[in-house]
Amino acid sequence: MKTRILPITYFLNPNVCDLAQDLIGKVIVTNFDDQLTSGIITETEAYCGLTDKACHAYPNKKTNRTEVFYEDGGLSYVYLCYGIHHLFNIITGPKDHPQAILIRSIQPLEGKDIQLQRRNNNSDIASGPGKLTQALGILTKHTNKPLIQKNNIWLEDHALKIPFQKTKRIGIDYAGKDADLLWRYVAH
DNA sequence: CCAGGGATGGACT
DNA sequence: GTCCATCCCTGGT
Repeated sequence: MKTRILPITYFLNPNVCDLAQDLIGKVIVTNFDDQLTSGIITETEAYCGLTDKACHAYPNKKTNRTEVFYEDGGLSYVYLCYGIHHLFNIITGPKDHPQAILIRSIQPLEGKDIQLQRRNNNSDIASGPGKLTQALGILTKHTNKPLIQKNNIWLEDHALKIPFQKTKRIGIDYAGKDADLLWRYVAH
């Protein structure tokens, strides 16, 4: 099987919804302290800062937290949700296009034993945005970093084709009609 | 400094 | 599917 590391330029695609769909079946890899773990991406959500009330950078809002949205795509954006859960996003699009893709679940691939251990032996390893970051060892300190091997988090294309469906995004009822956008992509 | 809030997860029906 | 405890971070003061 042919495997390639996704280059940073992959994330410059200005269409965040297209990119979020293309990421289904791609592989996210982390390597912290020689502990290699990876998983096949099975669920993503797209967020657009210009038009989308659910996005942290809406409406084109610039604060310390959202600064990274205005950089070139290919950076990590990790934030703490409910004071507990570290959620992993990829900033996408060219500079000054505030867009991001939330990775919501993975199917563990490499280092499954390590992932299980990080999840305190909970067998439900990575079916949720907070669970997969725990399984992969991703913390808020890993935010604002280019997604390359040197920084211990990167993405690969394993030439997998996985069918998916489009649904409403989760947990954003406050976003009004934007909560109805079909910007969540879930592998069958 | 501090009030407000949240891109969850687990328990439950 | 619904309910709600959770607790750190954010950003405005």
